[in-house]
Amino acid sequence: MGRTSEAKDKLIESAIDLISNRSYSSVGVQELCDHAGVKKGSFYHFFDSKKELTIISLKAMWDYYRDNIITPLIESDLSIEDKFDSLLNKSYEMSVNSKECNGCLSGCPFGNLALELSTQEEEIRLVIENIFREWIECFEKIINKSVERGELPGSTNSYATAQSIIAYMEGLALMGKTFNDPEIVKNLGCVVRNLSICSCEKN
Amino acid sequence: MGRTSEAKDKLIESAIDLISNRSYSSVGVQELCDHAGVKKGSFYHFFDSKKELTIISLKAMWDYYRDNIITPLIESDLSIEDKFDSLLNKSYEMSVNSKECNGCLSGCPFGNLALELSTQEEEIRLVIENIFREWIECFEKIINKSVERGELPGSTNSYATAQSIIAYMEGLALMGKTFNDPEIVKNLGCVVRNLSICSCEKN
DNA sequence: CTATTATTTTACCAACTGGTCAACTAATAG
DNA sequence: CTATTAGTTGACCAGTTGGTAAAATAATAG
Repeated sequence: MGRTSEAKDKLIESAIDLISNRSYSSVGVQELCDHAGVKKGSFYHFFDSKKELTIISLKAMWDYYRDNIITPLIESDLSIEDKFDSLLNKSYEMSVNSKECNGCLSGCPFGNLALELSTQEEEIRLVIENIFREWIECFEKIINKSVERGELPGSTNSYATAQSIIAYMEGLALMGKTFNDPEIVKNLGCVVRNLSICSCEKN
Repeated sequence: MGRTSEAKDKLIESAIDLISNRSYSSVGVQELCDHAGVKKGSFYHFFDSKKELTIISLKAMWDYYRDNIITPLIESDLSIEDKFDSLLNKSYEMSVNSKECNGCLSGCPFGNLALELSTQEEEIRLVIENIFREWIECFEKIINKSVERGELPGSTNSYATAQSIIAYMEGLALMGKTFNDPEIVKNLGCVVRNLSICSCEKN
């Protein structure tokens, strides 16, 4: 049934590479194609639009992050502090790496596109909203497990706490990127402990 | 000495209006001019580039926010909780207003541009970095005052605490914008109290 | 009333934007 | 060997981008 191709995957990889490190509107279809070694006609053979490729890339990034970073942590037996420490440390490592490779912190690809496009591209906003929802649910599981274990009080509002922690992590990524300094991610990370320990109670 | 003009101020206002609610790259020089009722030639008579206008607009926004929202609070006699509550409430009100007027939350203009441009426009990144620095210093003053009053322990690391609170506020703005829901800003705001109470100690 | 200075206007530019299309080529199924 | 299907190619499009340059027009200082 016709010939096969790697163009689609290469374009997704290129989108992840380029858009994560810059922005949606600064990366053109042409550059995406050049980076992937593909002609523009092929681009539009596989994707309806730049927006569609971006949405597919966002989902691919989230799937990777969830399956390789978050899920293993949920299933581990670490204390809740150690779990979030591990997550924060991953953020720090990625910041250091980003600075080494590109000279600057690229930050969180979901947060980046959320702020760039939420007021203009409703479809993309919705995709990111759903990613954040799933992310919150993952953290909720971690927190609930911790409540069951007696590490956190039964009065803990696990959804709000999860949401707060993600908000704070996004804030950290933003500050790190703005100051172009991975150490901010590290130094301010310790505060997450307070968020999970004394944060939101049910009402 | 030649004639006078309102074009410059109108362009700055337009930039604040349009770029805050959308993004840097989605607002063109032409649209800026149309919105201000000014011809493109006039734009380049007053500004070297779109980037320069953006930087001037960012500084104007910060000056306004500092002088009208933050400074009065520093000088007030409210408790530290009430001060940050007041600030968070302002964020909430602005979110509600933004949603009513534009159908969506525009978020924090500094955070928005920081994430959109930090990896590409070093000059703009630096301007925003400096705004955040000043912002942190303002919060530091609030926290120091609170330490002097005995509300917070002497071991409080006021710089790191200030930085954490701003990071969290930026995270809130990001989540609110992504979910397009002002209530997130309200509901998650209470957590700031924990950041200022039990957060970073000196080391 | 004139010279000077500040502002406005118009027409223009090359480069680039996302996207289209029809012809072409390669692989596979029958 | 042929038909069919899948993927590739390059030329093309209208609209827009940030930015330029020179002529025209006000306003004011002397």
